[in-house]
Amino acid sequence: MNNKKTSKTKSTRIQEQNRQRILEASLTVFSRYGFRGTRIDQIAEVSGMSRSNLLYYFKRKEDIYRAVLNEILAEWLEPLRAISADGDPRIEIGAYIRAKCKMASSAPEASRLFANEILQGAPMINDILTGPLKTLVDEKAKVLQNWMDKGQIRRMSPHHLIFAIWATTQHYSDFDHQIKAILGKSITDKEFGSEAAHSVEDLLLHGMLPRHPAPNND
Amino acid sequence: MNNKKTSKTKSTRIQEQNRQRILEASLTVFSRYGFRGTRIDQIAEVSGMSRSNLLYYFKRKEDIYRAVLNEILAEWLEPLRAISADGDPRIEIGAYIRAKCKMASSAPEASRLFANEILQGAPMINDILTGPLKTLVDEKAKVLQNWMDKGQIRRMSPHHLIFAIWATTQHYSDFDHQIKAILGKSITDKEFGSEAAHSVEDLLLHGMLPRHPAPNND
DNA sequence: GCTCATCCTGACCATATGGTCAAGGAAACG
DNA sequence: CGTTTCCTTGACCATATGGTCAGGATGAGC
Repeated sequence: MNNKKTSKTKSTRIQEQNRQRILEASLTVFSRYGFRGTRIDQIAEVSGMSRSNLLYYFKRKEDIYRAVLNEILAEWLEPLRAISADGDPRIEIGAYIRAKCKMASSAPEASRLFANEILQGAPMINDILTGPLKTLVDEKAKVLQNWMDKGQIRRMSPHHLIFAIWATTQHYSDFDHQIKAILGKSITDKEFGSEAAHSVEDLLLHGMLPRHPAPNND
Repeated sequence: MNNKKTSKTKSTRIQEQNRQRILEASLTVFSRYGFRGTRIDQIAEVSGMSRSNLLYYFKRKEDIYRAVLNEILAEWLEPLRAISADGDPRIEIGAYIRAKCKMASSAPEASRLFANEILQGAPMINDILTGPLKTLVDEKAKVLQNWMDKGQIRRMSPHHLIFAIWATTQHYSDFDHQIKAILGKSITDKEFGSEAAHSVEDLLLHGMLPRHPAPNND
């Protein structure tokens, strides 16, 4: 009675496992073809599951899409959130860049899914972009601004600086195919991953640090 | 008899005009939803043309896609091609960045179409990526390398430098929607366009120029 | 081994979608 | 005006696709 469907607390092992399998397959397919370009059959095939069974776990294609999107959104923003106003900008921003590069390397599909969603006009997550994301970005922009005011990093538009970091790091996952065509190396390749990370960090940090070392101690 | 269909030399005004109308509409739709996510009906609607008529001009969806893709590819690479080994790196690279920003601002859909194609694994243009594009990029990488050897710009991976330029500039068109959500401004907005261009150029040039002005004359 | 809830399947359906075709209309051209 | 070519359309078709459903299989608790 009371355990009929009070809530989804009782998830069978099978349920847990199959949902996960579906979400993983979905990430692969959605990240490549976007929401509209993805066919349920593909997800079923990749997840090694009959389509009927897949639809037993997620009633609608959109449900799968939202589930996988939500799953990655939180962790996607975590590194930015971690930037501390009290830290040294070199350290903080360096760590942020490295974290983003690592994500691009270890979870390129998540990045691509996000890119696809934005390209399509962010129909599912527009409220998140204009809400929590904007809030977070504005907040961190203030942190950057503060560092600029103190002369610790060069004066520039903090928002554009954040965009530049996003752009350069995510480029390696989103355009992995292009880079593979040109260099024959993929961001998922461990060595190339750290090479890219180093390169991006070097270029951006050098670009944002003052020519004359910041007039503070350290 | 002999003019039956010797070649497509004789394109009627109507033909010319309608093909153009279709290509424009296609760019809009394909850039948003990618090849698979795009429905012919959408293109027909956007181009204000019946679907049957549209299919009179392009027999297959893929034909439209390839046509519009080819149309943008050449001009997309032109700015990179224009980088001259004989020029001053500051001038050359600065001009390149500005050109890319201008394209992001004036033709964001082209950029997004390209992004979509890459995301989907570049099924239609892989040969171009591994062929002409790779050749061009490698060539320009050598130019950059040369500037580095002469101490005119900092020593770093030339390929990664090119990627960084691509990433930062195209980010404004590809992620226009996200930026709009955060800043309320679009790259298509004239003022914001030049603001972004200035910001990118400043950050990247500063990042790649040596701290101590190049030890050459000029 | 029995029972019940969960899990899985194949058949089925409505609609969407890419694409064809024959025939009516509009231009071009004499 | 007549005719020939080009342009446009709506009807039509095969298949793809998202989604439903009843019933069988399987596993968990007894």
